[in-house]
Amino acid sequence: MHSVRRPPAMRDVAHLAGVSHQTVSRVVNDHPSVRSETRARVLAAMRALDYQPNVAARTLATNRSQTVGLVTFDTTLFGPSFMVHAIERAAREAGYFVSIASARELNVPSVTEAIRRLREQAVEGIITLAPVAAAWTALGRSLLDVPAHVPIVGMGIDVHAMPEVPMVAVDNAAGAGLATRHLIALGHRTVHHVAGPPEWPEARERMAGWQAALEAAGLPVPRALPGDWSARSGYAAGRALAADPAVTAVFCGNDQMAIGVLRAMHEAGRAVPGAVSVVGFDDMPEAPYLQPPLTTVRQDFAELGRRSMHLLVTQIATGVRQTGQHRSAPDLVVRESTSALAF
Amino acid sequence: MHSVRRPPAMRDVAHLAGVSHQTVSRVVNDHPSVRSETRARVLAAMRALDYQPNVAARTLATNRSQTVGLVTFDTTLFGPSFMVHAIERAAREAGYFVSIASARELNVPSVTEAIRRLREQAVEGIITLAPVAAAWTALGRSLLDVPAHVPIVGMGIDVHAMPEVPMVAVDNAAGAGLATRHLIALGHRTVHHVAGPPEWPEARERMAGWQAALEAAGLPVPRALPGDWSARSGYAAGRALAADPAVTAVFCGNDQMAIGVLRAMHEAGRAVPGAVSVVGFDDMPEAPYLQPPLTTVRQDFAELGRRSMHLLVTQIATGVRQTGQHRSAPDLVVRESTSALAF
DNA sequence: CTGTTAGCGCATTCAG
DNA sequence: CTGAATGCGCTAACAG
Repeated sequence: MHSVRRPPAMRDVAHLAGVSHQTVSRVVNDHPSVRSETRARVLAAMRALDYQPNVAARTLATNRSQTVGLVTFDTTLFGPSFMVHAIERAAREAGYFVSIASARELNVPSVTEAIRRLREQAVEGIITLAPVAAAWTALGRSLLDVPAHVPIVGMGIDVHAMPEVPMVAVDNAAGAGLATRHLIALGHRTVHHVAGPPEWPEARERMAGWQAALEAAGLPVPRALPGDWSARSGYAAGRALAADPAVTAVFCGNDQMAIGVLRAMHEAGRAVPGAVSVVGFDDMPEAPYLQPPLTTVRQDFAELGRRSMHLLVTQIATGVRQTGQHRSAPDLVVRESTSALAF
Repeated sequence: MHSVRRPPAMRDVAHLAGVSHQTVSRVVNDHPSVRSETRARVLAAMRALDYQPNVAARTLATNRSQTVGLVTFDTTLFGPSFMVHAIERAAREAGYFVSIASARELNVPSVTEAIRRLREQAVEGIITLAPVAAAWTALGRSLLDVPAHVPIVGMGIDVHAMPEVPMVAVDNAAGAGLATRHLIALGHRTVHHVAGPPEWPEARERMAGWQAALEAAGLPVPRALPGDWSARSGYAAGRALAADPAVTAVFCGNDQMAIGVLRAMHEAGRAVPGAVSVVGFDDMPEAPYLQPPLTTVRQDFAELGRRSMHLLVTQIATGVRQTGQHRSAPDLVVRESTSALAF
């Protein structure tokens, strides 16, 4: 009976190459001071043994985990799911692993728990997609407990609630302004709004941008209808809107809710864009193929993911906490769900 | 100048509680043989110091990382993004962290690289959402390199290519059969199909189920149109289908492609379901709000995520490699995009 | 340029 | 029921 098959360790490589395990370590870490002939021998031994470094041991010795944590809430939403993808890509390119912790619910204990899990894993930094102001309070508290500052980036967070945390997001207010002014320019006397949940800063910012654009144009500001980002909630709001003949233009907080509004209008016999114009937000890949193709505000999720990762890596490398907002400019994509007001 | 703030280690807790670090370890790991009074003292000390165990050290000592790896490809697709979420939930409940590694592309080197990254992290098991047969060959090779069998679960993999890997998936062929027979029962003389990429086993299984149902009914099997899961590709296929007046029923490989088909039909003036019936696959949350509300095959993604995690945990715990297919039964959800053939 | 010596924080023997 | 010793695999000083 021969020895148990155990993954080869550094010492095995060293033995085979006839050097000390330290030299192997140097080769692994690209330390300059290794004779190239020695290096070649070590590399050959590594290949021969199919050596794989043990991250746990390295983490223990260096106190660096090479891992960043991602706090998510609902990755089934179009935006967040796209971000997860973009962040993973960016992390890999920067040499980091990504570990996910999703918050069960949108409240303080859930987010605190998610952060605790991540910290327990000794992540070097945290990117969060958790959207709630209350959650940010929890995050803030958690951070205060941490001896060294944990590098962190918040995507779509409430900057007022957490000014000390750098944030990356699309300029929601500007995007909402784009959409609203587009509708106003088309001759609509006012624009109605189906909003996302008020707990989400994105939702509040879009609402604020919509309202500001209306006020700037001297137009009345109707009550916004509440939604939860889902097509279902958009449909419910759309039914209410469709019942009011005065409604001719609707700006939706996201594309999914716009889908619901489109459906409700269709059922009520109100043609889009003939009788009412509809604008969404996000520009999901399906938007051009809806009925009618949806005019919407595009945000570049991949770019946002890359920027937040870059910001995080910078903080990790320099050890200095960044702050401030990093906003990317949205574009209005005009398709067929909007048209001039017909008298 | 006082000492550097370093996270409290087990020894600090031990010191404060007046016990050995060993006793602290026992308390942390719920070892039974600790006097409850001692345990209380230790717990108090842990709380006082806000002690957090160091996973790296534990991993090093136990050779268990408490982490499962997730190989993904495109998490922006509805199905995969939902799975990621379900898997994370299930993993947390089972006491595991989840680390993501996405394959850059659908080929052997990319998947091998993703697996290498995961193994380097010493994950205790791997769940993969990577769909390609070729990728599975790579995975198979990687596995052969591993001294001990790495517990693994493939979601939606090609069972023929990798019979030794347990797989979890919806019964795609059955779902396609449901859809196709529904259309046949409605009087359609044949059913056309917009297929997903042939590299995806799901796509092939759905195509096979569609074909089998047609053949069983003694109906002609038209050439399937190629798609890539996107609404854009569905639209392209839909234009071709709309140009052929003989087409009265279309089964799409997923809902997103169905959206494109719906649009193409509308543009061509072919009413759905008046002139042509359309069925999707997945039942995405927006399906009920499309124009018209989409008849589709529902799969329970959350359930699939839970099952695969359960299977993985079982393998990790027992150390025995499972095999075989674990299929969940899909449901047909009939909405308004299908109707009886009108002569 | 290379080897030696110490830990990193924890769990796992084995003694008491 | 509790403590002391040992090592997990690696990096970081320090020597040579």
